[in-house]
Amino acid sequence: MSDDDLPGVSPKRRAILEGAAALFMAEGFGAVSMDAVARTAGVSKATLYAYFSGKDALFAEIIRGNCRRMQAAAPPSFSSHDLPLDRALVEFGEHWLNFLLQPQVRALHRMVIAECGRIPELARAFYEAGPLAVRAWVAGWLAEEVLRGRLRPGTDPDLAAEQFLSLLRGDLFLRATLGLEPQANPEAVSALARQAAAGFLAIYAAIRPLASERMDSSENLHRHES
Amino acid sequence: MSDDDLPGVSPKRRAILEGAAALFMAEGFGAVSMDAVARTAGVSKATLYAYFSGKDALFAEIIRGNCRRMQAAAPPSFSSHDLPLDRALVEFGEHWLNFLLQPQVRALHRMVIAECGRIPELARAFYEAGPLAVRAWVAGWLAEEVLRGRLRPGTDPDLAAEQFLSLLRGDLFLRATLGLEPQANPEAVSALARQAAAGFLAIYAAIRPLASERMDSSENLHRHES
DNA sequence: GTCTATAAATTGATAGAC
DNA sequence: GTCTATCAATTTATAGAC
Repeated sequence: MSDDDLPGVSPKRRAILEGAAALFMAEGFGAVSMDAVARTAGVSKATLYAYFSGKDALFAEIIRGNCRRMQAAAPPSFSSHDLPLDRALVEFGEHWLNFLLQPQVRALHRMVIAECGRIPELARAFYEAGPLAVRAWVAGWLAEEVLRGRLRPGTDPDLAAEQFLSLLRGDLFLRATLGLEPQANPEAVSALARQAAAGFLAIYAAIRPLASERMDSSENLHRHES
Repeated sequence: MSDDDLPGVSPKRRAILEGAAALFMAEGFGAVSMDAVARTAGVSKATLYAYFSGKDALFAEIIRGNCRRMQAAAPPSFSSHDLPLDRALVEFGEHWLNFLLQPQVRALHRMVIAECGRIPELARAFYEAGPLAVRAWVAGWLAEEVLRGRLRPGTDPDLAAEQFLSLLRGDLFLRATLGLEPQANPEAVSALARQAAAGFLAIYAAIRPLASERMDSSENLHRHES
C-alpha cells in the first residue's frame, strides 16, 4: 500500500510520482495533462496508465504519499526538559514554522484546498496527518508542562495547543498559503515565534511576572515584523 | 471599471457573472467549461466571448467583484463604546467568524489559493481586500482602546490585532478552508470567540484580574469545543 | 449584440505490436 | 511492461448570418 521511499520500488513508478508531484505543485491539478506527466517522467502514456488507473488516482497517491512524508517530518527533535519554557516554545515555534513555510508543504496544502470539493477524503487525510497530528503532539507536550508546574494548573492542553499554534501561524501563514511570501524570511519567522511564545505565556504561564517585569519581557519578545 | 451591483449594467453581463461565480465556487476553475458558463447564464458562447475576452478574464473579474463585496461586508456594525471590552471582543469575534465561515467566502478563498500560482495579482487583491483590511480595522479599534485605557499602555495595535485574529481563526478556520466544516456551528463559533477574547485579554488587558479571579473568568470563557 | 455552427487544438484514455 | 499510434470526447475560441 505504501510504496514511497522503499528501495524495491520500480524506478519508473518513482519517476512518475516525483515528476507528477512537481508538475501538480507548480501548476495545479487542472492545468497538468497526463501527456505532460508522461513526458516529464520519460515514459509513454500507456506505461503511465499501466501504473495508475487515471489522473485522479495518480493525484490521490501523490497527496497521500506527501501526507505520510509530512507526518514523519513534522515532530521536532529537541527535548523541552533541557530548556526554560519560553526558550522551548520559541525553538519549537521556529522549527514548526520553518517546516510549514516550505514551498512544497505550502504547495501540498494549496492542492488539497483546491481539490477538496471533488475529493473530500484527501482533505481529511491531510488534516489528520498535518494540523491534527501536530496539535496532538503539542497538547501532549503542554500537558507534561502542566504536570511539571511550568504551566497554570487547570490548563486545557488541547485548547492551549490550538491557541499557541494559531498565534504561531499569524498572518505569515495566510500570506504564504496565498503565495505572497516567496521565501520564508528567517527574521520574520523568528520574530513571529517570539511573539507567539510571549502571548502564549501571558495566557498560560504558571507564574506571572509583575507588571514592571512584564513590560521588560514584552520589550524583548515583541519585536514587530515588516 | 466596477460594474457590479450597479443598476445600469447589462442584465446578460450580470447573468454571466453570477452564474459563472456559482459554477466556479461549486466546482473550481479548472472543472468549469465556458460551455457550461454560457448554458448556465442562458446565453450563447459567442455572446459570452463578446463580454469577456476569455476564461481567465472572466475569472479575474469574478474574483475582483467578490473582493469588493467582501471588503464592504466585513466591518461590524456595533460601537465598542457601549460595551465592556470583553463583551465587545466576543461580539466582534462572532460577527467576523460568521462572515468568514460563510460558504461563499470560503469558496472565494479556495479559488484564490488554487489559482494564485497562475494569477498572483488576484491573491494580492484578495489579501488586501480581506485579511489586511480587517486587520487594519481591528488595529484602529485596539489603538482607541489603548487610548481609553482599557488595553495595556505600550501595546502595538498591529501586533495585537494580528494575534487576536489568529486566535479567532483557530483550527475551525483551517477545517472550513479544507471543506471539513459543512455548516458553521453557532456554538463552536461562540465558544471560539470567547476563548479568543479570554486569551487576548490575558495578554493585553490593562488591568489584570488576580489569580483567583483569573481562574473564575477562564472557567466562564474557556468552554472547549467538540 | 446575439445567435448557430464549427474550427482547431488538447484532453483522458486505449488498442495492438513487440 | 513498454512502446507507437490513435480514438472519442471535450476544450477554448471564432466566423458569418441576422
